[in-house]
Amino acid sequence: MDSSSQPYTVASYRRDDSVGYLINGVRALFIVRMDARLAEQGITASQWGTMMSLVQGGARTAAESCRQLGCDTGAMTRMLDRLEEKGLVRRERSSEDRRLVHVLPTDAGIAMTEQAMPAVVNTLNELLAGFGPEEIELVKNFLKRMQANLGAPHE
Amino acid sequence: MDSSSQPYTVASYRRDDSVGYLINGVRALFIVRMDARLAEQGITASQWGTMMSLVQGGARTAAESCRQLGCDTGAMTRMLDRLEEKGLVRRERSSEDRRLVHVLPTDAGIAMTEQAMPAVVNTLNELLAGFGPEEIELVKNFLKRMQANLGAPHE
DNA sequence: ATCTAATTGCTGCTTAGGCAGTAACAGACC
DNA sequence: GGTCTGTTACTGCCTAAGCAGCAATTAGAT
Repeated sequence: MDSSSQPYTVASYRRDDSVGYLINGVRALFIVRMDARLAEQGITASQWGTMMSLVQGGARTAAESCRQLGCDTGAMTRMLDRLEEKGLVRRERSSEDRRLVHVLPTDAGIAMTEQAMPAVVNTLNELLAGFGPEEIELVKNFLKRMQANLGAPHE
Repeated sequence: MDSSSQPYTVASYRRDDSVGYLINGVRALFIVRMDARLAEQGITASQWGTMMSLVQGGARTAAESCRQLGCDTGAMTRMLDRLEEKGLVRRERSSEDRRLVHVLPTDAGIAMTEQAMPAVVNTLNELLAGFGPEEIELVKNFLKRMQANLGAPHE
């Protein structure tokens, strides 16, 4: 409650010193680099993320992918439209629960995610060039704590 | 070059262990929280960022804001359209160099950025709850190193 | 059995960014 | 002067995410 005990104050705020500004900047550069590397596979970083929710994340429906990625169901509908049009994904109405649409990666989709792995791994290694193993663990720890801080929707 | 000395490898990659995935997630949550807090002022986090490039960043033209924010000039044109329509910004064709459009925050724009400061500062403090001063410095150091790693367009 | 509440996927509407192409303009250079 | 190059702002066209509203469907309460 006491603002003087908080890291940031209205009086002392400088944009270039803001962790939010820095995170936003790093994320933007990272996406640009990912997109450039993934262009060879004909997909974007966002599309690859959705494919990963199916292949590694174990999502079987659109809603499950949404929950994993923290995105809107409307956005997911359109994302699946694009992936389906590229032949990377197949939709199949569930017979048990007819509200559900099962989303299945096609053979081409699975092959693509495998081929795209080096692009992703190389971008991550580029991001963390010069970081020691213990520093990387610290980075992950920090980011997970931030995620937890923002996780629960307040009041 | 030796992939075994790199933090990430194709064989060992797990999405939930990826720093890229974590950064993306934290950034998404942060933007959601910022947008929610800034809604009271009638603006979005992205719009506030653009205003800050003018007020604190010292940008005097659209192109300068672009360079600061690392965004496209096309995106900036449309962003300024929205800010202008809200009366937060004023455009003025330069008389010295007629290619330029000077972008000036209006009185309302300046007042709004001031009033929005607590929302921004509170979101940052929420993000960094539980972080000590030395940890925050470490976070900034890490993020700046990542930014430098991705900064120069490779090859 | 019926009414209600929740879930799911979808569709407009808006904000937002990237890319390519264009017109106007400035500066350098011959 | 004229040409060439780079910059600036702007415009379509694309991907992308959020929100609200919708219909279909399911599950729970009474």
